[in-house]
Amino acid sequence: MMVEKREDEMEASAAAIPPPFSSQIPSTFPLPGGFFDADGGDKGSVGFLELLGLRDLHQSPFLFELPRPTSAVEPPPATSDPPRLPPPAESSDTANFPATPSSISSSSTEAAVNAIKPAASSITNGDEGEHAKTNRTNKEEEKKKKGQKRQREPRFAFKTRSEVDHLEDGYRWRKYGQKAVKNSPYPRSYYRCTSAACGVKKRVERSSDDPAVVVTTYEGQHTHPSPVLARGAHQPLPPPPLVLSEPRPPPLGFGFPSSVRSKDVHLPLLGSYLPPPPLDFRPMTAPQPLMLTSDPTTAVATSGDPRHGCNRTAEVSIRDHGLLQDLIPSKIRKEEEL
DNA sequence: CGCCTTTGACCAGCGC
DNA sequence: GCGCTGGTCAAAGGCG
Repeated sequence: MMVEKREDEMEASAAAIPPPFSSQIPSTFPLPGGFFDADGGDKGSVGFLELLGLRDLHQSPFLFELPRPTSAVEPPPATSDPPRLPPPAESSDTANFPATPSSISSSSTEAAVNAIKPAASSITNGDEGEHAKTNRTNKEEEKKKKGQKRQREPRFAFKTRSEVDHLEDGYRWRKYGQKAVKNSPYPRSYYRCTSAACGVKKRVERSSDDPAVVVTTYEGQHTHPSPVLARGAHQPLPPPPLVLSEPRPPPLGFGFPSSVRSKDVHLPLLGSYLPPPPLDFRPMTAPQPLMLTSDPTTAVATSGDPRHGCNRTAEVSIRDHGLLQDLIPSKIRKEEEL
């Protein structure tokens, strides 16, 4: 319910564009009422990875440092959006957020800090093996201890246009549940990172509005390297984008284990707010992150209405810039192209 | 055999 | 307090 509401909100905000994370998030992702019109018609062979911009990422790293067009491009809808932004407990966290899209997730920073701890503690308690068995008990205890409603990990919704529900992102996931959701003919699937110590979860559901759109919501932060990476299965990467040389790793990597960040040239910056780097080059059905927005607790990368996309241009765009294309508001891109 | 998905049941949070 | 809904558990079964 609440979640639904929230997601409605976030989708709404996605549609309304100006992301709710007004003040503290310098809107590295301005989304000035524009769609990432990388949506194309004929991109069935475009991999998630590619879409996420593995290509030519280095060409425009600066794009991630888009000058906070915050005020200029996207007036914060502060009035319409409840001030749900967590009080910057992020003095450090947010500060750590480089002027990159990772800022987007900074809105969830507080939640991250607070929420991840319990999970981690339960793990570090040592009874990892029994964890599953005593899970409920532990949960109850934790709740009792907390004396408050359970805290959710920061979430990051990611809309992609894809025929497949479960997008490869370089990590291994185990499905642990599926639920029919209200107001949607499509079930929601729940996945958990298979890594024992990693509590990252993700939900995958199809948009009821547009069945072609898959909404993937990541929750939590990977505490381990991508299994794919670890295996060194793929080293297909272009020279690390300039940004990578930044000594300062994204603090709150959604899906990015800190240990991997430096290696993850793939999505150096995206990694901090996007799903883990899709390292598996399995041909996807053209998942397309098209638009970003966010909620205090949920940053959202959504795909815009396909009708807004310019198919041909999109194809070219993907070729030219990769994911950046998707992440950078078309408006800005146009300016660049001019 | 290990890992994964499926699926029904259970639980907690929230609104009324 | 009750009912609804989302989220999770865990047994069972499938697959490589």
